[in-house]
Amino acid sequence: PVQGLYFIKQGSVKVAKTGLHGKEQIVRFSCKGETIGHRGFGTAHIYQISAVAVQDATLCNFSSETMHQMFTKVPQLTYDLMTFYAEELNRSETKVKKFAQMTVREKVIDALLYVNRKFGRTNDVLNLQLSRREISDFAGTTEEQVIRTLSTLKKDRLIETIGKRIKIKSVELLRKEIADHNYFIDS
Amino acid sequence: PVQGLYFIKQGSVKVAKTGLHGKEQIVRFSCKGETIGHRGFGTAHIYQISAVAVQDATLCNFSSETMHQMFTKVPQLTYDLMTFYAEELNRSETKVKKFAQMTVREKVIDALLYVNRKFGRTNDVLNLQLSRREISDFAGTTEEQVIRTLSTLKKDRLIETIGKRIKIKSVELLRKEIADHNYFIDS
DNA sequence: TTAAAAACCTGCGAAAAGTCAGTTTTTTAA
DNA sequence: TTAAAAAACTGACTTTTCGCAGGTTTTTAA
Repeated sequence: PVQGLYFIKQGSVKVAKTGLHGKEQIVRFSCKGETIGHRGFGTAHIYQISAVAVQDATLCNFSSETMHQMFTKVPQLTYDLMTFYAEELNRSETKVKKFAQMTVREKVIDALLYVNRKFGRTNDVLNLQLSRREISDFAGTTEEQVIRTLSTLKKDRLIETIGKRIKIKSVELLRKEIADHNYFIDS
Repeated sequence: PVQGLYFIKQGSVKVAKTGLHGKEQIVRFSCKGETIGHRGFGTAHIYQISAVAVQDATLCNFSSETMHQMFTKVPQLTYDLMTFYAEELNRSETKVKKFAQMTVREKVIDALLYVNRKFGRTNDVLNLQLSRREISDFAGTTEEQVIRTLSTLKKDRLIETIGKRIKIKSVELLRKEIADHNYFIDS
């Protein structure tokens, strides 16, 4: 059930919908300064989603009551949250299109670029280390496919892997492969 | 570019993201009483989406300026729109999960049930007639697969087709096939 | 009414993605 | 330090989905 809103003070989490056979779909990652647990505002119903830290995290909880008080006192907050949802919605609908039309390779590349945008990298190594399983849960494919795709991306000299760490050799070349899918950048 | 908000006074439209090779992804259908064209509120940027009537429609346009005036005068409007987006977002993220995990058959069934929920049926015939192509654009597959799936659904005595019209013989049996995917109903 | 266009359907082969079983490597914790 | 567990990897095989080519039916508009 909706338990108000969580503000991420420190760290980051993966937000996922649990599906069939324990297979989960990661719908996004949320970082420091962002909020989670707010999808069901206004409607008191239960909804199916979970969040797990991927980097040690500290969160602040605001109950639904507190939020409602703040909405009446600070109208700007309501507006900002509205625009935030509108943008998230656009992003999510873009993802629906991608899942329907992209190949596994494209989806994995898209996932890597997402992590790069969201978490950045140091010395070209992605700052967030995900397991192959987590990448597959996010990209919408299987663990084995992710492993194979990363392997061919290595052969194509687009990335390098040092254990779990992924080094991106050329963001531009990766982007080029999926260019048609977000000509208008709203991913 | 964002052109304010459109209110659907009469009729209904399909909202789609155009992708590669002219292949479009229908992200939802909007009916009388609902709004479209509002995904990019607050951010002035261009975004990629289009809407086409599927039933003769009349729309009212409210410019961004008008909307902003209304937001300050009627705070409740902002709140209602916020909750609307939050729910749409939940729906969209559920759809992402479905696209990642469902088979073609399940996706087609899910599409039929969506149309049933949204447009209803008379004498068990769906009130909205879509082309096979449109069903595929919504379900996230190809026209041929939709045709084949409808054909097997006919054999399984779950539906009947009279030309373009689709008659659903048992909503319950169809629901049962995709039950695991929305045990918590948020589709 | 009728020709043209659009939509619908079918079979077949190809490609992509997924599954399974087993091995190797890395990480974890006693 | 080292045994156990987890994660990463690989190859062979199966299944699903796709795409093409060609046909039929239905719809549209002159």
